Amino acid sequence: MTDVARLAGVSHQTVSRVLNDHPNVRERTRLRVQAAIAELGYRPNHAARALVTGRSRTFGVVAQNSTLYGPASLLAAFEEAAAEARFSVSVASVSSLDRQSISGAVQRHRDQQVAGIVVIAPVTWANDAIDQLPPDVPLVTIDGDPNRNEPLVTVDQVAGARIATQCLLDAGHRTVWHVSGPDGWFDSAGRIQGWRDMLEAAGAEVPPPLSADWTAAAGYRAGQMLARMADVTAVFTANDHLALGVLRALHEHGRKVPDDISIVGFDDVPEAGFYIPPLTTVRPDFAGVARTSLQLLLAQIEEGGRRSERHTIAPTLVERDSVARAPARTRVKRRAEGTPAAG
Amino acid sequence: MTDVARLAGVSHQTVSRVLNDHPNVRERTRLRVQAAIAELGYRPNHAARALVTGRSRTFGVVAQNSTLYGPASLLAAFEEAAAEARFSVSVASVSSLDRQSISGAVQRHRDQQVAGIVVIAPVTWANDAIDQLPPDVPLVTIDGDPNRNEPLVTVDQVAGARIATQCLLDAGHRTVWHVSGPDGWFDSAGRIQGWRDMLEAAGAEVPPPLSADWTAAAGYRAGQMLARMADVTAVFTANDHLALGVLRALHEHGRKVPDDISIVGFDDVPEAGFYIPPLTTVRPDFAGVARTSLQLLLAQIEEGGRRSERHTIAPTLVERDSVARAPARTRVKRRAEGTPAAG
DNA sequence: GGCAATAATGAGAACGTGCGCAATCCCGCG
DNA sequence: CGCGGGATTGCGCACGTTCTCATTATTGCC
Repeated sequence: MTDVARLAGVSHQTVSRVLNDHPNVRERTRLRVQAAIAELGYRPNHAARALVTGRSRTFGVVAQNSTLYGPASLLAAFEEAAAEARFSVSVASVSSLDRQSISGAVQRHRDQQVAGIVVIAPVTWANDAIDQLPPDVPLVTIDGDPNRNEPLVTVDQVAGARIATQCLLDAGHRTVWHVSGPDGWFDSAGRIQGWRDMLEAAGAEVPPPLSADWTAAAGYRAGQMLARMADVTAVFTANDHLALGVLRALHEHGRKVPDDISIVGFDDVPEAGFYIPPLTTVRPDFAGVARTSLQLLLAQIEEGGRRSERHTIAPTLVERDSVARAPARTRVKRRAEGTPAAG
Repeated sequence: MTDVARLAGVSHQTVSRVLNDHPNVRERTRLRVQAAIAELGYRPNHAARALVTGRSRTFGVVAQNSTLYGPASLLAAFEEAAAEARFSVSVASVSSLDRQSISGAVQRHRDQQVAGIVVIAPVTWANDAIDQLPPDVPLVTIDGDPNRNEPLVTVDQVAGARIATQCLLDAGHRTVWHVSGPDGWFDSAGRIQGWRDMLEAAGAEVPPPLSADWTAAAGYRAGQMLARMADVTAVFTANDHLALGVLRALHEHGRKVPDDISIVGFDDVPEAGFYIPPLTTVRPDFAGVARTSLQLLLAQIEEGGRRSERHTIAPTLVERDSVARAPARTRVKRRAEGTPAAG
């Protein structure tokens, strides 16, 4: 920086001002400095900057080390949004989302003087870890507890489950079964709630949810049960991979999808359109979640305080071929929330 | 640090020595210092350290911003390996792998004083970008050009394609068709080469490869062609999602898998076992690639020079239900490389 | 017990930047 | 022409470490 200053015939302080877009720099001076910067190929030293300001231009992300589609997409989307705001992203993955792991990862990020932290914490047992986080660093929780009073951005699980369920009810199905995600995940809970709400609102019977995890294997096991139950005509699974497992189980049992049983998934993984049959599913807006999270972080940085806002991002339904009219013998007449049932 | 020094009754310099495991510190002193550190909850400032040493304890990863299974798994695996060595990982994703994007991302990482850079650059047009990279920072290329003289770690694409092809030939198929990845990807090229090698070694006809990208949609299109060609009995697809698309196309055309046509994929995505039918596929060792990359980086840091080593990590075949004996009318007797053909 | 060698410690200067404050410059107005 | 005030610029310090070099404590050996 000293070299640049010398070449431009100014002090290092003026160079610093040019770099930080300070208002009080004469246009002529600014140009001279910028020319010197370009000529010398000067690049500011982030470490020095972080040292003196106590804050770097980096966001830390804490996520469970998994290649689950949701978290991976979220991470990629957030990285993209951050890059646009000229922030970089540092990742600290944790093997499990318990208190110790999370606070350890957060601690590591604070040691790096990050400008803010994103915790992708979709499980209940991450709650008390987040409670204990020091309040002096901007923080956003993604897919965390929707009832907490912390800055939170989340896919609207409930709304997603509602539109999925409604789509099936609208097709004339008497009720909708549900293969749920693992216990303790807010995603699971929200999707169960939306599904149950919708069923109750429509006056439909609420069958017991089949509890699974997020894997196709669990979906397969659930599917083997569903296939044996003659009165099942519609299933909403908590994600697409579960749906894939269910599809295979039904296939093996000779139950046709969608002729005998209709299915709706959640996530819209890129391959969902090529399952057999192509899967109707709910598409969360990961990019929207990422953008909102970033803005919330930026706002906290600017204001210096933590913002207890909750943002839920609405997902959309992607209709493909895995939903059909209910078989005639089970069909019911229904109208759901203003949407007249077809046929 | 000064506080710690005062509390322990030593100079700040001694505290620094304790932190860096310098040999010349008396045991008694070390314990006193450590006690002081614990009592004060002191944590070293990474920015200051980076400033004076010119190097941080962070690795930078450059990857294309995608949720492709391969890159995402690689990233997760590398992050895990790095965390174990107490390094953190910073991600700079690029929208496309052209020269400008890559060198920009690398530049950003260098600005952050990273200890080393990992470039996940599976395409030919990334080559000259990597050529131009400054040699003063440890670098490893993952899935880059296998013919370049740079530190490189890669999944052994050729070997993977060979075992996939061999598996099909061993089942008695006269030849094996191939749905390839996009042009310009080393993954595609390596898989084509392994497939062709194996076919030629076995004296089988080499049909023209069907060129696609990595999506299920492209696989579906390829599958529609394959389904129409009566003499196709075995297909090796460049990844699992392509295989999924092919499976659906074949299903729609009434071609049974594996009875009429056998299929082998590549990647072993978690759901592959639940495709219809469960997919036989090649599983790359992402964790192995990540570990090797990390070691290569660490070695370069230690030695201070760049190491031009190439490491290829062997994948394994995961046999499931998508491969069957060739239909009798097309079957050939064959023995491939010492493996007696069954039946 | 004394001397040399070695181990252990300390003092002070960097590293490259931003901040507060003082100094200077420029402009317009009376 | 002089003066006030805002715009611009410069000076020196501080951030928290590690590095080099000098100094002091300890040990082994005769």
